[in-house]
Amino acid sequence: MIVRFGYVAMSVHLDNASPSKTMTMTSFSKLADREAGLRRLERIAEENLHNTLRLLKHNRYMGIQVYRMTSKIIPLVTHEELQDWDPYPALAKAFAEVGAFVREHNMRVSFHPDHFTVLSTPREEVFRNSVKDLRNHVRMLEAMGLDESALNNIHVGGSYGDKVKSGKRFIEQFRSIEQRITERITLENDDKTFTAAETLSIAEEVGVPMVLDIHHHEVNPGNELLKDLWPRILQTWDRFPWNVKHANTSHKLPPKLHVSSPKSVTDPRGHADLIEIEQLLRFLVDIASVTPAIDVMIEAKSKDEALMKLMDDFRAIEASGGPIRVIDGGSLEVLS
DNA sequence: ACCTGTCAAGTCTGG
DNA sequence: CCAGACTTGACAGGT
Repeated sequence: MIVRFGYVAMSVHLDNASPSKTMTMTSFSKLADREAGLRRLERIAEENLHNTLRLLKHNRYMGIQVYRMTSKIIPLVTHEELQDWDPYPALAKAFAEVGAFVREHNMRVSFHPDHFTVLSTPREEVFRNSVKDLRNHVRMLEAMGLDESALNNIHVGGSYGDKVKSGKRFIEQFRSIEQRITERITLENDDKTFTAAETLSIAEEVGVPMVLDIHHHEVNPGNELLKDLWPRILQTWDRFPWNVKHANTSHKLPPKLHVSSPKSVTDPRGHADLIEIEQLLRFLVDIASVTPAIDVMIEAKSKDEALMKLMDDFRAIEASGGPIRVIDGGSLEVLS
């Protein structure tokens, strides 16, 4: 099984490379010249795209092929008061440049819209805004020229006192959204409400791939065992008809795993600086024989530093005769 | 240079 | 019905 690792949004190794610089609505409103303000927002977005590209180049240098981009690339883009503003023409070149680099180096990039995107909501306005936010994420991926293997990962949402009813509402509302958006969605189990089994059933029902978060599963496990769910989770990725280049061979889009470690005993849901390797290693070894390839998103406070430390730990396991063969700075093979 | 409150957005709990 | 917690990087405004 080939495993590629990725991290989220920013690097602790690159200085002045924030891909999520912003401007608050409060300060935008204070500007006398609205048009000049919009140009300034576009400049910030351009800078964020430039830093995204810098991060991708850093990743390439490190051997890291998987990366989650920040949702905050274009400040205020979905804000109610700026709906007459279309920043995309001005950003076309910057977006295209990022996308070209991703394609050229066979990278896998994704977005994870914030927790304000909730498709299970009973509030019509919240649902509308959620679709608007998703549409913007799709538009960014399209502006990058990335095909439908570049995905937006979301959670099912709140339970509103009746989880079964909310799950049904998610499915119903999901089906009312245009295909251009839904074909780019993946669903992830969360740490409070929808367990892996519940998320999986909904993902199967609407036909989207499921992203498994093993830390969320640990703090919100439900009754199912992961090893029982895994074959079904794997199947949700079967619908991808296209191939992606992957470690010099061609595969379907590999399934995705999210990994983080509990911050502390008192805050088990919080994310620690680094990754404890034990649980992850056990899981990878468990699934290796039935899983040709998987991409693992590291969600640790120390970002790419946590990824590198984890690779060091894998090298130590390889050196002591464990079933690991490290390929480069961001990928390895689990022998089965 | 550093500190503190605030930010576009949602949900849940407790009062 | 409303305030605060949750959680996060970065702005904004202060010292």
